[in-house]
Order: sequence, then C-alpha cells, then structure tokens
Amino acid sequence: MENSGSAKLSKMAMAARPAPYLDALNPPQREAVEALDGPVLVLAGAGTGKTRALTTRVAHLLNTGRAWPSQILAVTFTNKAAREMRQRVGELVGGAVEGMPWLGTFHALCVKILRAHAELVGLQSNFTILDTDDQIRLIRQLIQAANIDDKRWPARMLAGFIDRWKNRGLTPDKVPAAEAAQFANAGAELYAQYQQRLKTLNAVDFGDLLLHVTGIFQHHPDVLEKYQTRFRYILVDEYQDTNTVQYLWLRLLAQGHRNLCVVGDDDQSIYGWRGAEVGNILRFEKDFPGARVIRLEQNYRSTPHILAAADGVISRNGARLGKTLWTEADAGEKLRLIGHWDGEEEARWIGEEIEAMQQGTRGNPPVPADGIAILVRASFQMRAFEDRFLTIGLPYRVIGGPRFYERAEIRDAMAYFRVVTTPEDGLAFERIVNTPKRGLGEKAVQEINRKARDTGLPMLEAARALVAEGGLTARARKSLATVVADFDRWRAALKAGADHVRLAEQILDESGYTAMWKNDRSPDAPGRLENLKELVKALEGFENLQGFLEHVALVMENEQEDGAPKVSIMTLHAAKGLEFPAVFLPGWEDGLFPSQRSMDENGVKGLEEERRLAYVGITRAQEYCTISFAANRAMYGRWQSAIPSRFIDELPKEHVEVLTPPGLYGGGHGAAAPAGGMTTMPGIMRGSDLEERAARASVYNSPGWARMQARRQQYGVSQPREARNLVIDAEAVSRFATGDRVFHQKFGYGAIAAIEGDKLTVEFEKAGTKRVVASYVTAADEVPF
DNA sequence: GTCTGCGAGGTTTTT
DNA sequence: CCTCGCAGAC
Repeated sequence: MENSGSAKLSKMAMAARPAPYLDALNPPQREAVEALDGPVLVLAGAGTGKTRALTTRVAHLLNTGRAWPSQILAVTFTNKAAREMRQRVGELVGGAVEGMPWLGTFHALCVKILRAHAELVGLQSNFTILDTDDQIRLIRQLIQAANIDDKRWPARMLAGFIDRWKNRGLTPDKVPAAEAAQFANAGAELYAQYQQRLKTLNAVDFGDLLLHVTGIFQHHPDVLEKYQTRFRYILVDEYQDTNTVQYLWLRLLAQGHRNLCVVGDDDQSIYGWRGAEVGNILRFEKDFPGARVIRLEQNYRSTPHILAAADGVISRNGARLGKTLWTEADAGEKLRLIGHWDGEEEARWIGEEIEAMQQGTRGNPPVPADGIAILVRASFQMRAFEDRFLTIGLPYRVIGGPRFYERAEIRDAMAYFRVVTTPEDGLAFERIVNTPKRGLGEKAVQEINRKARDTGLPMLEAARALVAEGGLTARARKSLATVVADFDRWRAALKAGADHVRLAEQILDESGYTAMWKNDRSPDAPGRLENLKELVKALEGFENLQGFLEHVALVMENEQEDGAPKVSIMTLHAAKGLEFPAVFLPGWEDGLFPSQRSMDENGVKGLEEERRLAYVGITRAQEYCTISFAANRAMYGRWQSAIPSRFIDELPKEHVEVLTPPGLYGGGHGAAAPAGGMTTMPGIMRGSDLEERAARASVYNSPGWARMQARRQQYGVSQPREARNLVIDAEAVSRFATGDRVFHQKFGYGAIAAIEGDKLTVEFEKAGTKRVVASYVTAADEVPF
C-alpha cells in the first residue's frame, strides 16, 4: 500500500514547481539537504542552521516523492526538539502532508514499537512506564528482600548501575562479572530480579524502552525487517548525544538501505556522564563506510569575537572532528572578563549590568530582559542571583529545576488515577495508601504486600481481602476499608462513563488529598495546590485518564509562562540549543568550572567535556558575552577561596576585554594567578562595593525601580497570573501595613516587620528575615485556594 | 504510627 | 548553610 502510494506521490511532486526552499540555504546546507541516499554525517557547529538543514531535508524527501511521511524516521532527544521539527517541517511543506507518525524522541518511538510487539518480551501492550521514583522503590524492596543492607548499598546506586547497563545495551546475563560485583557482589542477580519484577507488574522503565526494542530487533529478524522496510530514510538530531543502545538501535534499522543521516556537533557533547558516547559521532565514517561528511561552518548567531573566543577554548581539546566557524557579522564587542571579591558581589554586579543593558545606558541599544541569560555550571549557583534579583525587583525565571510531573503532589495525584484506571498497579497503590496519613504505616503496607504475594491478587484486592478477614488492627482495618470503598466508588464512576476531569477533582477531594495540602503550613503548600489545579486543567485536553497518564509519563513539561520578559537563569546543560543577545557566564573558577568532580572521576575526558560545556556557554551569545569569577565563594556555608578557571587562560587575549583593574592576574587574564590566590583583590573590589551602595541609597532613583514601574504598566493587568500574584499599582503597595501576614513565592509565609517605599522587611516563618520588593508578596489571604 | 532532633552530604538531567 | 533521611522518643 505504501509503495504504490509513493509512486503516485512521486508523480505529484514532479509536477510541482522546483523547490523554492532550497534557495534559502547556503551551499553546505543545501548539500546536506540534497544528499538523500546513503550515510551522511552533518557536522553542524553552533548556530550554523542545523535545524533548518534538518527540517528542509525532511521537506525535500517529501517533496521529491522519495518517501511518504510515514516512511521517514526522525529521531530527537527531547520532546521540545521533536515539536519544533514537526512544526517547521509543517511550515515548509504546508498543510499538504499530515504530520509524520515516526517523528519523535527515541523513547516515544520505542514505546510505539514496543506496544506493537510487547508479547515478544513478555509484556502486555498496555504496559506502564515507571519513573525514577517507582524504579527506586522497587529496587529498594529487592535489595531488602535479598538481605542486603540498603544503607551500605543504596537503591539509588543500583538504579544508577542498572541504568548505565541499559544504556550500554546490556541485559542481566551480559553484565561483566567484575562490574556486577561492584554492587554488594550481587549486581547481576538483582538486575535480573528487577527485570522479572517489572515483567510481573507489566511495567518498563525508561531504559527498557530502548533495550527491549533493540532486543526484539536482534532476536526477531522478521520484525526488524518490517521496520527496515518501513523506514526508508532515517534522520537523527544531536547524534553526539546518543548512547550505545541508541546507536545499536539505529544501526539495526539502517543496516539495509543505509539511508541514515545524522546531525550533530562533537564539540557540543556534554552528556557523557549519562551515557552519551562521543565516540559514536567520531566513529561514524568507520561505522558507515562511504559516508558523506558535510560541515556546516557558517555561523548566523554570534559576532566574530565571540566565535574566536569559543574557538580558542575548544581548540585545546584533542579528539575532535574539527570545524572552524566563520561569520559575515560585524566584529561586535569583545568578550568581557571580570573578577569579583565574592559570589554575592558577582551577583550584584551582574544585576547592575543587566539593568544598564535593559536601559541601554551602557552605550548600546537596549537589550530586553528575555534577551539576557545567566548560565551557570551548577544549580546551587542560581541562588545568589535569585536572591539578588528578588531584592532589586528584576524579573527572572529559572529554567530547568524539578519537572512538573516529578513533583510529589503530581506524582501522588497520578498514583490515585493509576490505581483507579489499573488496580494492578501495586506501586501506585503503595504510594498513596497512607497519603494523606490514614494510620496505614509500614506495617500495614507490609501486610497488604504479603497478602498480595500469597494470594496472587493485586494490592487493592489483597487489601479488600485483608479487611474482610479482619486482618490488621481494628483502626487500620477501618481506615483501609474506607480506602477500598473510595476506590470502588471512583472505579464505578469511571466505568459509568463519568467525565474524567470531574472524576479527578472528585478523587483529589474525597481522598482528602487536597485538604492535606490546604492544612499544610509549609511555604510551598500553596504552590503545590496551584500545581494540582494545573494538573486537573491539563486533563481537559485528553479523552480519558488513561491517555493522560501515558502522556505524562513521556512528555509532560512544566511550562507556565506568563509572557512578561524575564532574564533567564539556567545551567549550561539546559542552555544547549538556545541563544541570547547577551549572556553572562559567572563562576569560572577552577574546581567549580571545570568541576573538580568531573576531573577527578574522568580525568582528561572529564576536563574535555567541561571544556565543551564552556564552548556551549560562549556560543549561546549573539552580541555580548561576559565571563566572571569570584575570589571567594560561600559553598555549603563555608568560605572557599578559588583561583580563576583554567578556561579563562584559554580565552584568546585579543578577543577579550578585561574589566578588572590590571595587576590583578599577574600575566595574561589569569595565566599566572599570583601564588596565594587573588589576595590583591579585597581593596579593589571593596571600592566598587561602596560605590554600588551609594548609588543604590535611594531605591526610587535606581534603574531597577524605574524598570519595575514601567513593567507594571505594561504587563500588570493583562497578565492574569501576574495580576493575581503581584501588587500591580502604586496604591496597592500602601495597603500593606506592619504586622500583615503575607506570602512570598520563594520564602513562604511571614509577617511584615517594616516598610520602606516598595521594600518590605518580612520575618518569614521558614526563611528568616528578608528584605523583599512589595510586588513579590501577596496578602496571605489571597494565596490560591 | 507519627513527630522531633541530629548527622551526613550536597554536579550536570532527558526520557 | 540547608536539606534530606534516619534513629529515637512520644
């Protein structure tokens, strides 16, 4: 059916006009698009139009009639990337071709394949996908059952081992004995038991998705052949991030026609610590003899100074495929380098710089807040910026952080839904049987578990039996009876075809779960309630609970943007693929960046990955890039002095403007950091500290205050989310009085101790006394729910 | 079974 | 410094 159809499509395409989208490409991009047959490696440097080449290639495959949408396999790493590709292909080919069924992440594609062949690995096609939390609880049970001390041998650790084995495509029988022995001499046995348990639960973990499908391909040639024939063309994005099992998966699928096009950048491989093998991309030409290698080197993102600085750093790495980025852009500004006395000073300085940039008072055109990013090595560095920005009222957002569906309240709610839809889901039942507290502790759960094991019943049924027999203490029995009755009622409603959104609300309400958080005094309780509301709202977009659960396991993200421009704070890892007119790279100190641990654990390989991280960081910048470091940093409450990062020495001098007064570093930027660290700094930096304080004496004169005012006018009323949470007009500020109970998104509840203009001094219940901008708190009685 | 106080440990993170 | 997890007391 597909074949006869494609002939027809082909004719249609021939008749169509020559593809105009090709004209929008530069020569190598065009080559990458037109080299349709055989293996192709596209080495796409940062900002060279990789996504454009990739999406145009897909469009070209469709347009030339080489393939139907269903015959193209396009693999990405993240849902975001998949979405973007889908959208951009859609734009190129117009509405003429429906969405491609095989465009997605490795994991999403594997789910699809695995559902079709689940029985080949002993699963049913409606298997559930466990997340890390379930995984760890399951593993802990196994460790305990094996009489191994789970303090000495934590479940987390074994989960890590198993994950890495799965990343390498190793089933329990293939794990090298020496490695298996590293976990209590029982790694392989426990791994095997874990796989067995998963099968019984009709569940898989993330690693299994790839592992099972690869196994199926290896052991069932007929199945493999089917997919080899179906996927005439295979495309892979971010190939440098593939791990071994993903590589095997791809190689199996591409074996026949070898129409495999991979796109990536070895210099941006930063996920080695989670199994990515740079080797995959370095080896591509060997793996696929005759492969065409196309380099995209014209950069459309950054200024020459930025590119040269990035190149200076990355060129220190060995084992590279090698690329030289170039651009037609004007020279622009040099990178700026500045040292600070400590981390706080660094945050303060960056705050000032950002305000100046926004206003254009640095002599440059103004840069809006959402064009500015702060990229850090480790997430603990974010705090200094958050604290500072909250104080000066600079709007920011933190990218990354815990995912929506990983939050405890979401997982709890989901567990309720899971038990309602699938009573066999013992893990889910166990999770919420005593949440909220119902007097069903560890002992009761053990009882139920034992009953389930003895009788072979699912946990919910085992609980019912236990109640009927009069097991447990009278109190626990009564409590458990209520739980069972609740679930019966909800299941009945589900069967009766109740609206799933209403049902979800009913479940959260009747179970006492919502009430639990309403009664919770902790600062994050209102946020959690808000998340639950959002969860229920998200349900509206789905047919039923089941469909929603699948979506959440694989795709759900935490995106709640309110549209107001904000400065972004994120890790360097999270920044890959993004770009900003202005980028700040703080914390360039040896030990922090490059990370000591990376170097200790992985030696030169670790250092090189850190260096690629530096490369990724610098190449995020379009116009301005500011690198900074501090001589002292408060880490875990202890003051530590540091020397500038070795990467600073690697920045080519001619592309860097050193803002720190000369004499600070000895020779180059920091090449010969004076023995004894930067002992000359205190005097110098203290001066600017005082200046800063003087400048800030009156908040009403500060750029921050002015910006806030302007911003409020612009966004205050039109943004419902902001409007509810922020004080949006000047009179409202005065409605606060000393002693008022208020709520702050970050610090929680507190009482106002003093008011000065827009600044409130608040004694927070949990976070201590802080000075905050009035617009960042709400009266406690206006908190959601 | 639940609450409180103490000690340890504390990169990077997608699916 | 701050958070999490555990051991001991109610």
